[in-house]
Amino acid sequence: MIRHKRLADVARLAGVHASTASRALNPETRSMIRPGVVETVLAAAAKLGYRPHALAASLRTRRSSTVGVLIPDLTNPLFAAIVRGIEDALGAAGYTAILGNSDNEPARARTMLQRMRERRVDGMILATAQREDALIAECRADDVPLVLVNRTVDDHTVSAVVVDDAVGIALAVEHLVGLGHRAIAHLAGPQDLSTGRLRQRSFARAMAAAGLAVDPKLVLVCRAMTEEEGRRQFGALLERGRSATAVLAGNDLIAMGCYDALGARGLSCPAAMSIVGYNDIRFVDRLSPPLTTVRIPQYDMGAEAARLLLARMRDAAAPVQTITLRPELVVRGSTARPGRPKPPARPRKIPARDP
Amino acid sequence: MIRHKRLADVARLAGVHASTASRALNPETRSMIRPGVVETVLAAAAKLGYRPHALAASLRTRRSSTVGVLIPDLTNPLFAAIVRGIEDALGAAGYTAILGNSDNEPARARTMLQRMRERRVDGMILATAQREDALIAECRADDVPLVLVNRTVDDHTVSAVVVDDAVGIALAVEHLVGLGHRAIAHLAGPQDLSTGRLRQRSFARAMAAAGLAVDPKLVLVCRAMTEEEGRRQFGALLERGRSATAVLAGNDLIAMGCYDALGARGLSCPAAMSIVGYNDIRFVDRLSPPLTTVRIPQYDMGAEAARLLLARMRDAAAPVQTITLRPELVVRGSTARPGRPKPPARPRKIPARDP
DNA sequence: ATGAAAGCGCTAACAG
DNA sequence: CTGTTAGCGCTTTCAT
Repeated sequence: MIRHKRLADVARLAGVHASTASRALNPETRSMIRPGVVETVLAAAAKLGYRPHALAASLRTRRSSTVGVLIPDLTNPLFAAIVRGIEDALGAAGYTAILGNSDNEPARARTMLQRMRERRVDGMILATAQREDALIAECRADDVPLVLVNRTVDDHTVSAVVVDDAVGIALAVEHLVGLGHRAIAHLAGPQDLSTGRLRQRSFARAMAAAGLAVDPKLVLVCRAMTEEEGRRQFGALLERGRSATAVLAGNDLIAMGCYDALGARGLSCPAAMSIVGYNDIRFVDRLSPPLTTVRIPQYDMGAEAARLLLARMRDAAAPVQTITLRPELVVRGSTARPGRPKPPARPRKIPARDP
Repeated sequence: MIRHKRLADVARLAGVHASTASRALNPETRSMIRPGVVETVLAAAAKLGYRPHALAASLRTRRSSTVGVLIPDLTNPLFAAIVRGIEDALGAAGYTAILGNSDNEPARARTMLQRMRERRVDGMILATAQREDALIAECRADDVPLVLVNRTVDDHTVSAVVVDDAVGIALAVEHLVGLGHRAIAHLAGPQDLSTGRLRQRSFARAMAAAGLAVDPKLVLVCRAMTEEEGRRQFGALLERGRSATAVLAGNDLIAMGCYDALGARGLSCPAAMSIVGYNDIRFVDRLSPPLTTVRIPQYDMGAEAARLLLARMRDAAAPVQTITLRPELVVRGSTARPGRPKPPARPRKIPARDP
């Protein structure tokens, strides 16, 4: 590794003291240096290709311009999109993200948080929140600037960017009811996650609002938001005798599992069963049939979370704030009237993901 | 943010000097401290919840235990998978990754590299390599430990982990030829990328090996490895009159664009046209029809790249090395005999992605 | 407006 | 084996 230039090198070339060079280089303090000297220093820095040593600066200023981002799994397109939003917004403000995949294992999450704190991150963004989360409690106790994204905690004591799942689920249920469905199943996500829980409660409310009874046998709780769990639970439901005509899945991956369970039994969607997902992750518009789902602003959620954190890091007194973004329903081919399936017109326009 | 404990605090509590505490805490130097003292120090550290200040340590040791990772775009499942491989392997060795999305813009890539170097990354992993890459030339000149992944450079002067595209493309062509295709189109990726270029050349070779002529009109070069470009180019090819019975796409996203172009013209795959992709990114097994594609070990490529870099960072004299991983063909529903389409059996097992 | 000097928290060279 | 000392490269008082 090549020998890096130091501030002292720039100062020497410019014929000034290191502290003067420092002030000239830093836009915040530049005003206290005579314009001519600033020019000289800038020229010297440019000539030497000087790059400040961020670690040394951080040690001195006690600010690393770095934030830790904890997510369950980067290969889940939902989190990939959220992370891009975070990184873009953070990057625009001169901050750098350090990523960690928890794989939904609290122990892993704790290890990664530990490591991030050793790197002295200025704040944290967590997409891993459980409704009651020991790790988050610790962060709060330690006064780490913190923002949650997508999922939140029960006691709303920490800033978060979430989606209005009550609205999202209501849109989905109304759509199904509008098509004529009355026996609607729900494959809920884990109940220790705010999303899993809130979507399930919203499902119950939306059904009630439509004047429909929720058959408890038609509400199954998945142990994870995965295709595998969707396949397993929906398979079990189908084995018990098909009494629903539609299913609202806790998220898109669970919905894909429903596709599988249906296919494995020679049933087809939407003829035998309508399926609605949640999130509108990339590529679900290309499933067979294209998935009707609730679209959430994934990238924007990440970007908003970053902005919220930036505000909090600048001002330690910034208030706790929950930003709730609106979802929208995207109707595609996986939903149809019950019993009387509409045959999919073959050469048909695939609805675009982005309008 | 809570006041962090320093090494001096631990030392005081343990009744030793800070440097002794340092040595006791560091496994590398622990042997030079009397076992009893080590115990005392460890206990003191545990009691105080001491966490070392990684930045201060880095400043002193001139090693940040951090590596920069530059990719085109995290929301492309190929790179998400590669990054997970990188982060897992790096994390296991106590290293942390700093991520940057270039969006295929050299200027952005340069900015992010700059920022990473200011953070004094110990090395870089690039998934953004162009065949001739100014940024990489700079890194080499500055002696930054460097490993490329997926794509490589023309002059093989830098370590890389890639896939044997000659084999991958040959498998794909042989598969199509075996089905009876003779007029095979190729939607090549950008020719300034090693993957785009090598796959195109391998296509020509494989066709020749099969005794088939490549019709130059059936080879189109996409300006990017995207659905949009695939749609555009394949659309143009179809407009010119359909003379091919199969198309080999430069990657899976381009293949998806082919699906779109076909669908928009009321044609269906594989009846009207067989399509083969490349990479086997997540979810292509769920397309309609499921995509026949060349599977590459995405996660492992990332992990291998990380290991290569770790070796190089430990030993500056480690040799330049190219690791070439073997791809395999995954036959699904998007390929069939030409002219005589096999009707897809409806309730059929969807081939799993992971065997 | 600029220079001198101190120090962020740690580790490594040098003593003893 | 352990303590002393110095210094990584920067920013920020404090002087002038």
